[in-house]
Amino acid sequence: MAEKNISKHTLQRLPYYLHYLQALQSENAARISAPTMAADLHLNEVKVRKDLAAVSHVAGKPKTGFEVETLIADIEDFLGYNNIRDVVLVGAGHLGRALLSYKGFEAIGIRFVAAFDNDPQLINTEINGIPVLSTNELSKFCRRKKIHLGVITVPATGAQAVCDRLIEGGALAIWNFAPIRLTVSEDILVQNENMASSLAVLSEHLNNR
Amino acid sequence: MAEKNISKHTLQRLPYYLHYLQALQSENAARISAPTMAADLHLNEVKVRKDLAAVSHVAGKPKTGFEVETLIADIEDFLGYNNIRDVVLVGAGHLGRALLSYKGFEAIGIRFVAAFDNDPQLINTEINGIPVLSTNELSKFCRRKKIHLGVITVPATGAQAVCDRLIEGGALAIWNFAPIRLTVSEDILVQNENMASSLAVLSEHLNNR
DNA sequence: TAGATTGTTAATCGATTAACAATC
DNA sequence: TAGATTGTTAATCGATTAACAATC
Repeated sequence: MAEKNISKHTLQRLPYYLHYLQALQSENAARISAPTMAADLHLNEVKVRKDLAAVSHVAGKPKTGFEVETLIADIEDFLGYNNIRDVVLVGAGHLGRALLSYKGFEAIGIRFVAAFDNDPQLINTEINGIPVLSTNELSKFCRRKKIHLGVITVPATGAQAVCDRLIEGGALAIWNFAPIRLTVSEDILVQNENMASSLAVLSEHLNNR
Repeated sequence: MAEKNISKHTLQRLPYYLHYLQALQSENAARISAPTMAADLHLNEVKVRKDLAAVSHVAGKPKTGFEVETLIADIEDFLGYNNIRDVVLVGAGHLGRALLSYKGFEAIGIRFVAAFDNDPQLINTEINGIPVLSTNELSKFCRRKKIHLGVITVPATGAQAVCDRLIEGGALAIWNFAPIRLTVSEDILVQNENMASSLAVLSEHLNNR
């Protein structure tokens, strides 16, 4: 449990390892070596070994590598896929609704327990079985339900206010889809998800061809 | 035009700068200095200066900084927001439909000209005015319309096949929302967008509190 | 035993940040 | 002129990759 510090990059690779291992398992492979995994995923072999060492509670065996099943269990445990976390989403627009409707979140350990919006037309409706409440109730709701993670899918102009209310309600981490950098205190983690940022990398590549 | 190599991190920050500058402009600010910008965006001041130097075609003036309007124009130019790029999307599920319905893409220089899916129920319908075609026609369509960027929103199992068809059709860059690492040749850029990866960073933070 | 694979220490690489002279 | 800000060179930091002894 008391793992050492794990780099952000390693964390982001873990879901790809997991997916790969699950595919292996469905083909009934029992063991896997880091070099094979590295080749299949187009990653450096030492990188894979270090990543695995960081999350695996058993050492690999020279010559044969790691047990697939154990590795899967360790990664899922590490990522918290086994104890579902309750989260709220603020902003029931196109993107917000898409996230609420996405079936894959339970598999990665999160469940939306409520959505929040300002639009009176939406308040007290449901999206995919999830109740939409007034943003006025956001802090209170989070505090009462002990919500620690909030997803922000409102336009940029409203994002900071929403963020402040989430934190006021006890949130410790924010998943921010608004194209703006939020101001938060040291101990709060903001993970930004910005379409324009990703696209920037793609566009530059295309412009250089 | 023949800019020097720009780091991926710099590229990803550019949209945040742009958004910030546009907000400034709407408040009628004429000039801005790197230190002020850095403070407002919670970034290191040298980082901001280097980023601006990389995209600005005019040097900043000591004491007064940069002209807001010029900076906006330079960043928009650099990111290609002024000449719209035609793209296709494959996989008209929840996420795919959300992206097709999102109004903000034209502002960041891309336009969906067609979506592709295997579901006969969807083929030949429209989503937000965008025609949905059969995946069988993907390569042909891309080649005919000279599409260089494809967005993949199909499940993991189908993603590699879709990727291959896009490249066969002439795509040079792939925006991949499937939770799998795609195999492509050296000259193709894949930008991965993986919910589980982002969430991993958030979960680990929450587990350590 | 021989050899593939492990875990770890050392070298490299790229990005960030600190230090500082040049300039308006 | 004095001082804020610029652009750039050097130092630091963290992540990646190379090298290698240990092990089954």
